[in-house]
Amino acid sequence: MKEAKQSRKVKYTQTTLKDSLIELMKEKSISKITIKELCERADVNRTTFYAHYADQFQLLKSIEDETISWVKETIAGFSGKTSKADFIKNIERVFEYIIENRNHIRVLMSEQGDIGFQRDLLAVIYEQCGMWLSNDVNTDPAKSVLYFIFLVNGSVGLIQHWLKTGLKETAAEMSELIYSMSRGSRPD
Amino acid sequence: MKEAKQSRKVKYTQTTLKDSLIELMKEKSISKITIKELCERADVNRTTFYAHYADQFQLLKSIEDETISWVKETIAGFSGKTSKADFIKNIERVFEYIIENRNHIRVLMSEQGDIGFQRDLLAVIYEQCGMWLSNDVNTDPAKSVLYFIFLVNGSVGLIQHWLKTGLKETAAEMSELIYSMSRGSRPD
DNA sequence: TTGCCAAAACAACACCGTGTTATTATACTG
DNA sequence: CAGTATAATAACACGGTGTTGTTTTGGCAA
Repeated sequence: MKEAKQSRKVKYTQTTLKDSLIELMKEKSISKITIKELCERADVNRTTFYAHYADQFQLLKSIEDETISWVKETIAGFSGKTSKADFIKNIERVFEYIIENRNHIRVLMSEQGDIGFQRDLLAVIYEQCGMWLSNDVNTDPAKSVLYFIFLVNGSVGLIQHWLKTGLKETAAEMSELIYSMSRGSRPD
Repeated sequence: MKEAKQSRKVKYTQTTLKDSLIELMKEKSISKITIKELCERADVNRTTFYAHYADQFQLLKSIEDETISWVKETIAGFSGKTSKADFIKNIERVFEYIIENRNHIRVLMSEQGDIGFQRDLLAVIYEQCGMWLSNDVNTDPAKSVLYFIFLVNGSVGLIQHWLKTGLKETAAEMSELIYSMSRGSRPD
């Protein structure tokens, strides 16, 4: 009841700026988006933009942070079991979220998006789903880190390809696919 | 003897611009590099830059193209056998090239680099090394494509991590590592 | 309803990088 | 050494940037 006050105008401004940035990122890379055209698209005064953000990258960062938080909350209730069925089910649910009404995630995960964010997002998901590290205590820990990097980056590439080719596979198929590849590349 | 004439000045200009771009890319992303600072660094007039390239991206593209050609030539004589020993030997040689005096490849493959180029480069290497597609004729071709995407993106991530953490592993270790991960994620 | 006040809009500003043109100077080639 | 291609120089309009001072608007609370 303190920081929430006077929020209607502010919230609308920030939301419309975020929406406009996502729309523009469908057309061009963020570096080529100007503050001027972003504000015209959002019908927000340029001065108002600078009152909230330093540049378009900071605006994107705020969208990314919100998304990470949202995904964390969403999958927090998921089972952490490492059985095949559990893992596939969990990943499938994440993919379903990506498919449906969350329009902006498709942009964030696309090739126009920020690879740093994409890695972080996948890492969060896989950690929660119990993909982190091998179960084999004999495995070299350093090698487990490398395995995880391989898995995360491979997954990002797969998801980008999936989005780019029009979501031809179902969420279940994608989940199964990543499971088989991730199990295959495990060092244990 | 036709297009090579009058080349001394031209070659120097282009080379110094390329070198300067690589240097600047160690400090910031290419989108934030201005033509002005690039030319100041290279001690080349800005007008001269525009006589050769439209923008910094085109200059980078020319470096990337040269690098792809160079790698293709370099690995052309490598064995295309798919035995473990052959594959590891070939990849190891590529990694050795990356390590040694080819300063600019480290930048091109870094997180500052162009992910499109990085994927292309890895794809070229893996195709030449016989990593393309599964040997199992029963494997779904579509799945083989996805496997390849996973492998290429995973490898890019690994190499970036390797470069970022100061090349602690040897070329042989990296080669062995990628081999084990790639075999593991194969769908056959 | 009304008044207050935070936030948005508006206008104006100097600044800087861009891309282009016309001209002059320089260095390579034959 | 002469001719010519290439680089340097200077100047230009243009457009986006980030900031400031002022005015208007919209939402909250008395």
